[in-house]
Amino acid sequence: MRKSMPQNRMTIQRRIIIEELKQHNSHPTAEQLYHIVRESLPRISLGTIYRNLDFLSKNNIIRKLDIDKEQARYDAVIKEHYHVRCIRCGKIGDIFNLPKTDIEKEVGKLTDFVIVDYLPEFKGICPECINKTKSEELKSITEDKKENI
Amino acid sequence: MRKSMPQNRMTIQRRIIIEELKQHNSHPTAEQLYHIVRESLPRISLGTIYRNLDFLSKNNIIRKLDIDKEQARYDAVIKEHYHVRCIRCGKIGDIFNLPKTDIEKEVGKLTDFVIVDYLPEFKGICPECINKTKSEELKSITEDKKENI
DNA sequence: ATGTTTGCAAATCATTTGCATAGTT
DNA sequence: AACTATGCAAATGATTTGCAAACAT
Repeated sequence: MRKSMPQNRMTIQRRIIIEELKQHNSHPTAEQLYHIVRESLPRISLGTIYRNLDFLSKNNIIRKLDIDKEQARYDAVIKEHYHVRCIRCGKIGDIFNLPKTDIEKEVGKLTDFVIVDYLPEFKGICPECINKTKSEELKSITEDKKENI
Repeated sequence: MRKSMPQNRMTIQRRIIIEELKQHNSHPTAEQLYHIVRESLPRISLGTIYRNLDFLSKNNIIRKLDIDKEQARYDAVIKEHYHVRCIRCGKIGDIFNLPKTDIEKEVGKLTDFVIVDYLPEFKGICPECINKTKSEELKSITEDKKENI
């Protein structure tokens, strides 16, 4: 059963946070969203941003992304999709429609854990950073990973 | 070309940190390793632990794992493998010999990023926690993920 | 009226860093 | 001797929390 919209209070702060997050598909950090929201609500505090982002992700209204080790990022798109992080500038891109595989079943055979979730993440170079990169350099980057055992 | 053992100094601290990490395949945090190492080197500081773990992972002698959002974990096993994190107790298990796929190529078609790395992580329930769990409950857990759109 | 949420400031917690001293090569 | 690493303590930075006042239902 799907969780329903929570019975909790829709404050102006909460409403604007949701609206701005829907407007900004760039997977902003709490701090970035704080600056965005302050343009309409100059007195909002960072604590309120954090409390609401936490509340909203726990209620499946938004998604919290752990793709960046330093700062959490937030995404208003709930539909299943995955993310690429640019190794140059940190920008996060979306990956929709990843083909289904039986990887969880496969992994279940390789461990004594019961697998309940699969979280693929990708690293890459975004279009803007590709343009700044010399082509030979780019070639060596994509081959780097074969270096490890 | 493989990076060679760095030219830097092999202090007692660094040697013991490597030894203890090899001894403890449990993917310890810096803090846990600090307590372990303190049994042979009571005056070692946490800063030294961090500095060495950082140095060693940058030189490909150990691996730093980002699987736990709160604290980094470290692994002396360099050979390619992946990890499952127990959603109950946090324990981290290893997954060796994951079948190769062309997922990076597939993902490349779904985004305008150039993909350079694929980092699959898994969540699961470890054997000890499975034993503590009623079987109907376990069944519902493995079906939970189908709930989302 | 009642329980939630807010703004603010202080607290927390993992990790990093500055510095003088000690250790390695 | 020359340079790198250590111990210690203080700094950092993201996130969390306590509290009294403001707000939503």
